[in-house]
Order: sequence, then C-alpha cells, then structure tokens
Amino acid sequence: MRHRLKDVAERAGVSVKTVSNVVNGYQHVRADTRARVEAAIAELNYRPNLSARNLRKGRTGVIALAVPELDIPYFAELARHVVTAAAEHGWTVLIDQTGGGPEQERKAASGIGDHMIDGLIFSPLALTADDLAGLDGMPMVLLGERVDHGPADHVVVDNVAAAREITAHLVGLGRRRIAAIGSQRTPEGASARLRLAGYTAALADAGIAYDERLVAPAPAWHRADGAAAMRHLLSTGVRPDAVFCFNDTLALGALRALHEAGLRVPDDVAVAGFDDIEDGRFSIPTLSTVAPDKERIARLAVELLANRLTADPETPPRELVAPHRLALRESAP
Amino acid sequence: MRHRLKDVAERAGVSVKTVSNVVNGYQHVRADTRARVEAAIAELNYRPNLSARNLRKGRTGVIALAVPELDIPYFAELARHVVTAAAEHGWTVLIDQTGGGPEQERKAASGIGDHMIDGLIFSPLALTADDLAGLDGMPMVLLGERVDHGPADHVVVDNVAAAREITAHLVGLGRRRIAAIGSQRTPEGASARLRLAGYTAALADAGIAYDERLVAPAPAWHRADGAAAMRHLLSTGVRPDAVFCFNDTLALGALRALHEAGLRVPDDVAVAGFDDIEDGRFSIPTLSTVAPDKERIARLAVELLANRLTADPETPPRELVAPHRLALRESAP
DNA sequence: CTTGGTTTCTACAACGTTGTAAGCAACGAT
DNA sequence: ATCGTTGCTTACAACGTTGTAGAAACCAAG
Repeated sequence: MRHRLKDVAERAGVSVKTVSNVVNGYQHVRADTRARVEAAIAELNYRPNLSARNLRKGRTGVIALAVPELDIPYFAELARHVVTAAAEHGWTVLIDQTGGGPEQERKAASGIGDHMIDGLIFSPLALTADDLAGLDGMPMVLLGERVDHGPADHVVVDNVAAAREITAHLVGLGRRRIAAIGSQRTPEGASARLRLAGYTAALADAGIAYDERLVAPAPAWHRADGAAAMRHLLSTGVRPDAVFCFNDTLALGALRALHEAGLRVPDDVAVAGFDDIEDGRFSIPTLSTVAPDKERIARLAVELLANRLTADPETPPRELVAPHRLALRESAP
Repeated sequence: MRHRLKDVAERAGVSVKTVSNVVNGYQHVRADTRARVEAAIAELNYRPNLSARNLRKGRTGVIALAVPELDIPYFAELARHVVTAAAEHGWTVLIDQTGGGPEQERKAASGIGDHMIDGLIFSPLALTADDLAGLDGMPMVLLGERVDHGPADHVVVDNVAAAREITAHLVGLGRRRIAAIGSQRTPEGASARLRLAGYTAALADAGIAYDERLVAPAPAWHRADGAAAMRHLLSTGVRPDAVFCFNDTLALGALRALHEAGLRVPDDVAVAGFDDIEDGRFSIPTLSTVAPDKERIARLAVELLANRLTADPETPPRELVAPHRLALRESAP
C-alpha cells in the first residue's frame, strides 16, 4: 500500500537514484525519463518517507514552538503568526505546550523529540538564563522577556517602556490612584517585574507616590485571577481610579469584577491591559492596551532561527526588539 | 557535539546493541553493564536520533491535529485537551493550521509530513465525505460534524439536539421573536446547517412560525461577523427579543453590537451561544451557551486513533457522540 | 571514427537505529 | 565430565533515503 523509491524505480525501469533525482528536481534527467518516472510516481501515489530523508540529511524541516498554554489568547495568536512565518521558510511547526512549569520547560527545551526538530522557538515562563546555558546544541530563539542577555537569540518587547507609556496615558487622563494587577514574586515573573518597573517609573515621572496597597499580585494571568485581584483591591477600601493590568486577560477579569461591583468603566475606574488580544476589541467596554507587533515578533523569531541554523555556531546571540504601540479604546480612551 | 549509540558504546566498552538495549529498557542486561552504559550516556549527554528510530520502527510517536484556526478559542481549548490526552499515550502532537480552505485541508489530510506522523485528528470545515474517501492510508479521526457516515472514525456532538435545547430554553424564557446568527449556504457550513435545523425544530415544537428575516448569515464565525450580523438584524426593523448565535464568538460580537445599540441583555434581547469558551464566563453579561464536553471529545478522539492504529484496517469506522449540556448564565438565564 | 567534454544514469555506501539469530559464559542437573 | 538451560552480549542486516564517484551514453569537433 505504501510505496518506496524502489517500487517506483522498478515500475519506471530506472535506478532508485534516478527516481530520487526526479523527486528532488535534479537538473540532468532526460525529459522522457522524467516523464516515465513521474507517471510511475503518480500511479503508485508515491510519497517520500520523511524519516529516512531526515536521517540522511540531518534536517527535519520541522521547528517547534514551545509556549506555556495554547488557550491563552496571546499565545494562540502568536502561534498563528509563527506558523505562517515558518511556512514561508518551508517549515512545519510542532507546537508544544509546556504548562509553564520549570521541569516541563526544561524538558521541552532540551527534549522535544530530539533530532525531530531543527530548532526551537521558545517562550519560557519559568526558565532562567542559567537553566538555558546548559542546553547547548539545540538552535533556539527565545521570545518574550529579556533574560539578562542569555546565551540564545532573543526577540523581546520593551516591557518597561511599554508599561511606562500606558501608565503615563492613565496619568494623562487625570487619574492619580492607579492600581496595578499582576505582580509576581516568583522567579517566573520576569514579565511581571519589568512591567511593574515601567509602572513605577511612570508614577515617578508624574510625581505620584508609589502605594504598595494599590499593587495586586496574581498567581497566574488568567481572567479569573484578574477578577479576583480586582475584587481584592475593591474590598480593601483603597479605591483606585485606574488599573493597569499586566495583560489583557487579567484586564478582562478586572472589567468583570468592576461590573459586578457596580462601577463604571472608564468613568469611575479606567482600565488598561497589555497584549492586544482579539477579545479586547469586542469586550464591553473595549479595552485600551499595549499592542506588541505579534506578527513582527513571529517573523523575527523565525528569521533569527533560520540564520542560526546556517550560521557559524560561534556567532554571538542577537537580541531584536519588536515594536509596540498603544491601542486606546473605551476602557481608557 | 552530538553523539550516537556508537560513541556511547565505545566509551562504555560494549557493543552498540547493548547500549540500545539499555536505552530501551531491555531486561537482560547485567547491573554493572547497565551502570557503565548509563554513566557513558550521561557523560556524553546522549539522546537517541528519532529519525533513525522512526525509520527503523515505522512509527514516529507523533500525531497531528489539524484545525482551521488556532486563535479561535474553541479550537485552542480543544487543542489543549488533545495535547493532554495524547501525552497519556506517549504521543507528541503536531498542530497544523489549515485555514479552513478546501485545498489546504486536502493537503493537510493527505500530506502533513507523510511518514512523519502516525495518525491525524482532523477538524474539517470544507472537506466532504467524498474528499476524504480518496485518502486511504492515513489513520484518521474526524472531529465535529457528522459528514454523513464518512469513511473515517468520528467524534461528534449532537448539534441538532443541542441547538434545539438551547433554542427551547429561549422559548422557555417567554421569547417569541428569536433570531439566529451564523447560517451559511456554502458546503463548508455543515455545522451551520445542523444548528439551524435544531433551531427550526425548536420553533416548530413551540408552535412559533419560522421567519426568514430573523435568520442572519455569517461568512465566518468570528466576533466581527457576529457584530455585523446583529447590526444588520437591528437595522432591518425586525426587532428580535432573543438571539441564538451558532457559536460563542459570534455571540460575543452580537453582545457588543447590542451594547452599541443601547439595548439591554437579557432584558431587551436574550443571547445564547454555542461552544462554552472561556471568554463567555467573563463577558458582560456572561454568556448562556451550549457546552460540549471538550475534554471528552479530545479523549475519545485520541482513543479512537489509538485503536485504529492497532486494529485490523478492515474494522468499520466508529462514530462516538460526546455529551453536551447547557451552561446558563446572565445573557439568557 | 577518434577525441574530449558534456549529459544522463547507476552502484555503493552511508545516516543511526533496532530485530534476528547466534555466540559465549556460567550454572545446575544428569 | 557432559549436557542442556539460562542470562547476557554481540555481529549483521535491515528501514528508505541521498551524496559520491564513476560508468555509460551522447554530442560536437577534429
């Protein structure tokens, strides 16, 4: 049922290698030979065995994208762009869901079907530069946070600047009691630290005192965490007039909690997020947010990986910064 | 840098096959030999070459999941469950994004790195039973719609019954002018047809006349399409008092359009969706919807595929129905 | 009809792994 | 001492593909 080069060769009356040459578009094959071989291929519905080809070539044509969770909209959207960008390079993308835990991430980074993939685009939550240092061998591009000039290529967004800008925008709306939702003390919280730094910097710029009670932690960055954090803020009596959520799903949760508390957005409390996910364009109210250029991030990552695969392994790692902009909508116009 | 069995064998002073035996957990290896080999493996950081292993074994340990779009929340959530269920069988999941077009879907179904995957879980939009009939060879499980008892294993939700139930629920709220959003005339619209059938059946059950003007088509099932369809319905003057949207993203778009039109949900218009995506639990208002058991769907699909891979190829295809329930929230309590 | 150069094709050996079959100890039972 | 038996290990041959090197066929020019 499943045929090999050999079968095609016998049918066409040529050698195995000639069939291989036809399949691979080798120039010097006589037109009639080529036609005969192609006919045989069609008749048998021959398909190359990629395992064998990979074994021979040492390349698989597959790259992996490792993200914490697929059903976090930001990663889903990013995944779509990576798949698209990779397709232009002739790559298939194997998507790996790490769950965000350090152990699983380490496994993903070193493991994923070793020799099954040519390289890895990795969006780590838990792993640090040290963890990654041990994983030489696998060509890798990191996404997201600046892991202190780690050992691998990097595509980052300027989290500090972006957080500072959106917080400054809230200040510009006349808000003074600006809360932040999403802080994390764990080592996983690299994004959280950077975005918090931008937030505090913007407050300092505006001469507003930092108030610890306005900063709410969130164990994960899901809608439920955002809602819980918002409820907590409201319950403590420190009534904010604006909230900067460290990502959009937190913000959507916060919107919900504010709605339940009978507060109006943006009149009573302005809300801003980070990521610019599709949901935020249709939520009620629509969400003001930092919009990283996800398509650019994906494209840059794929290109870095492509270069890394052909470059001298001693080439020092590069770090590219993807642009972002503010997408201002109803929740903080 | 990258080592092979042979390198480990030399270092441990044994044959290549003995190392292979250790790697594969073969029983009859003396404890001290095993220890020596394991030490050598650790020192060299040896990892098996999966391409070679696959070539030898004829199995890859990878299955593919082909879905129309990754950033449609329903598919993202489904993908997460499939990845989890597959992991329990020791499979890695390669996620393929078809885009939903017939050509790409055909390619995905027949193509995806042939010999790179052991089987395929496929959520087709455009392909019909006829298209699939030609693709013998690749073990496949279809998700979603009943393609008229096609040639492959199937996991379905009873779309007609579910749509009928949720529409009946709207009737039970006292609504009489119940609109539907999401109808499609294209061959891709298998789900649309079934859900429309459930809708009309429920109306008939209640003795409500079917009114064509209340049925709004939607080219795709994104938020923007739902909003546009809702605006269109409102503009025609046939003022509905409830809307059944054929999926949740359409419903979220409809909520948005109703909000912009100054209508209250559910007081003026009740809204129901289909899919039970995470967003609907935090939207304002929260969304009443049909909740298919996505985890069950994923698990059944993986199990069907597992059986198919070991079974006699003549085993007739099976069709399993995954359960659903109504999740009633604020938009249609 | 040779010569030299090109084009077209082929045989062979890898790539790294595992299944098969067989070899070699060491053991207890005859 | 001899014969299985059992436990451990190994040599060899595949899996299906492509790179290398070279043979065969062709062609143009002498």
